[in-house]
Formats: sequence, structure tokens, C-alpha cells
Amino acid sequence: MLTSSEKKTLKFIQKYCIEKGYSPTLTEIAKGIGIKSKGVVHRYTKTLESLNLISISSHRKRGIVLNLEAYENQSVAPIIPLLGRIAAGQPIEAIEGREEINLADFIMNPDRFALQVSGDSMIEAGILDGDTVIIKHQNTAENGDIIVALIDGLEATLKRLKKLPDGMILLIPENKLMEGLIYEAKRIQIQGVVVGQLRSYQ
Amino acid sequence: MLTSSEKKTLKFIQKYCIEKGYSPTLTEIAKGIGIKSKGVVHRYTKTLESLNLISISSHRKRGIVLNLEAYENQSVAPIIPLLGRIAAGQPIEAIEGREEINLADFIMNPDRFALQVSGDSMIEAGILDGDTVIIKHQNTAENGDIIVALIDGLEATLKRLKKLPDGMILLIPENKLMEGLIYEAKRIQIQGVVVGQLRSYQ
DNA sequence: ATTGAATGTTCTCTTTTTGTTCTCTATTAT
DNA sequence: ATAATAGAGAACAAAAAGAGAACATTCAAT
Repeated sequence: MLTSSEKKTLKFIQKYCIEKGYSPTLTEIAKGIGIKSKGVVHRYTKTLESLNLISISSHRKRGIVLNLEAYENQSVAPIIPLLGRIAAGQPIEAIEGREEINLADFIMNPDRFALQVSGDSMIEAGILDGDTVIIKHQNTAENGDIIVALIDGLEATLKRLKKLPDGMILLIPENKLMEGLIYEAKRIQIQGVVVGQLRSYQ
Repeated sequence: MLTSSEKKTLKFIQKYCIEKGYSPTLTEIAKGIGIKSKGVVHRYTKTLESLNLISISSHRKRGIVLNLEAYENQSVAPIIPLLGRIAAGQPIEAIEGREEINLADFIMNPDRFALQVSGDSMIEAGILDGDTVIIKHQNTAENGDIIVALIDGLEATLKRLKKLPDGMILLIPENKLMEGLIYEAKRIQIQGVVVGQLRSYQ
């Protein structure tokens, strides 16, 4: 089990390596985690090495290598480090404050469920065939929400909602090739609202 | 059987561990359950340990570990029910076999990290401005992979990879408005491959 | 090859934080 | 009354965090 300083050290090294493509010096780590002594940092890195989380080439400058295979169940938490913002043509920019994504926050809630999307009707909203969408179960929605709607109690569909002034409901696909359809409000039953989306490339 | 204070203590520890990925100190627990004495908390944790709900590494700071049994009664894993497949114009089709998504399986792996995407260069691959991509840290990639590339050790970018026969490397944006750029292989350092993507609408 | 600055290594020391063990008091249910 | 449960808090032990000096090694400029 890592102490909190060791964890901070490891995270700093991870982030540094990703951002810069090479590893930090002890002094840089010290500065990065907010202490002054590189001797202390050396102690921390030695611990990380003994836990096989990093490898150190002795006496080499910037000789730390992340040991990527070894990050076994470090924590039970559904947490993944958020290293920064990536934009074309610029170095990776650090994000202040938020240093990790907690998937529990992202999704876990009693009234949520997942659906797998089939078809291309929401492709221009970045929801592709095969993606999974996270739905929050509710019976009402706002204009512009992407909703799961049940038409005539039978057909289910994923569309963007627009309530028309005359009380009719317009369900808009996000695909130039398709057209929105207008329904009487009573034919449409809202099953839930999309609150998240995820895709796996594996 | 647990007393109500012990139950409160256990719940706090569980929640803390899930959210933070490491265990709380006695003082943090005390504050968390609304009392002042860490000595009392120590007594509670000792009871929990004797009931095999947690393990305590003696004298270690943050040395509490949740035992598996303590997890399973609570729904603590990052699991969300997968209700089926939704396609326009059809009832929701149930998916056999897989009835829930475990986000831990989906994404969590030791060598993964997240980046927040800025810009529209991958928009036609369904990766929008503001999305989060999950990256697997590796230094090589296959043709067609979406990769994080470091150009000249300085600029980072998210592009689809194509290795040209002459040894050059083509980085392709998924956006009609942008053009791919060709680089000498030595200028490109692969930082990782996109293995997942997620978006929050909240 | 030489040299000096930068960096890694090894110490010892102090301070701070946290865990452990007590004793004491209060409340509640039986 | 008695026992079980709650809680406060003091005193101490131990771990973790940190400073910083002294020395060893590397590496790039000359």
C-alpha cells in the first residue's frame, strides 16, 4: 500500500512522462509535489521501485521508467487518472483541480441504466452504431435533450426532443439523411434522458 | 451484529475507499461520522476487524483494507444494468447473456489514463470537443488505430495512424475540413492508443 | 580528455501526522 | 441495578514527511 506522498509522486511521474515524453528529475518531482528535498523524493522513488511500479536506471539522469504492466489493482475505485487536455498542435495541457475521473460519479446512480445503440440516427451527435448510452430514468425532458422515447407504447427510439408551440412533439435524428417526425404529445412517452455515452475500441 | 455506529463507520470507510481509492485515517472517519474522538473510531474499526469486515495493518497509516465480503452485500462495484439494444423504429431488444456493464472491465486497467479532447479534429470518428478518451499507454500502434502522438517531442495530437510504405507516417484527422500530415517516423513518438471514449451530458 | 554544472545517492536529523491505549462520563434498554 | 453502547479526550508510540548536508556520478560544453 502506498502512502499518500508516494501516490502523489507516482502520479506526478506518470503525468510528466505522458506530457513530455521523458521522465522528470528528482528536483522536478520535488517541486511538482511541493517539497524541497530531492533526498526525500529519492526515498519515495525507491519505494515505488521496490513495488515494481517504476524502474530506475541507477545514476542515470531522468532514469525513471514507468512500469506499465505492474499497476495491478492499485485501488478498487473506478478511478482513472485524468492527465490533461489534448488539442491538436499543442503540448498536453494540464487540467487544474481535476486529476482523475471517477466513473462512479460519472454514471453510478440508482436510476440509471445502459442501452446499446443500433443504427446511425444520432451519428452527428457523436453517438455511433454500437455505442452505449447511459440513460437516466425520467418521464419528462427539456427541449434539446436526447431522449429515449416510446412511440405508441411500442417503438422505442433515441432522438433529440423538441416541444413545438402547438403542443406537438418533434423527434429529431442527428443525421442529415433522416428527417424529424412530428407526433401528438399523447403518442410519445419519455422513458429517459441520455446523460452519458461510452464507446470501447477494444 | 453491528451496532449503528459501527455500521456508520463501515459505510463511511466503504464510501471513502470507493471515492478516493485509499482508506481514510481515524480522524477522517471521526469527522465523517460526526464524532470527535479518534480513540472511539479505533474501537469501532477493531470491532469491524474482528468481524472480518475489514483488515488493519497495524500502525500503518491509512492501513485499513476492505474485505471482499463487505463489498458484495453492498452494490459498490461500478456496475450499471444494460437493458438492451435500442434501434429507431423498434421495441428495445433485450440482450441475452450480458445484463450489466461493469465499468471496471470496460475501462479500468493499470496502464490506462484519460485525456480530455479539445478541438474537432476527430469529429467524424464520433469524438467531439470536450469528450474524454481513454488511452492505453504503449509505444507502438497498428494502422488505423487512433493514437496520441507526440510530434518532435513537443506537440501532442490525437489522430488516426497510417504507416506509409516508404517509412513515413501519416496522421489523419477525422474531419473533412482538415488534411492529414506526413512526418518522418523519427519525429513521431506514440504515447498511447485510444481504447475507449466517454461523454457526459450532465 | 577535462571540467563544471546538474543530477542521483546516502545519510542524519527534526517535525508532523496518525495509530494505539487508556480512563472517564453519559445514555439507553432490559 | 446492570450491561451495552456512545463518546470525549489525554498520553504515548510509531510511521510518514520533510529538510538539508555531503558525496558520487553523469553529461554536455569546451
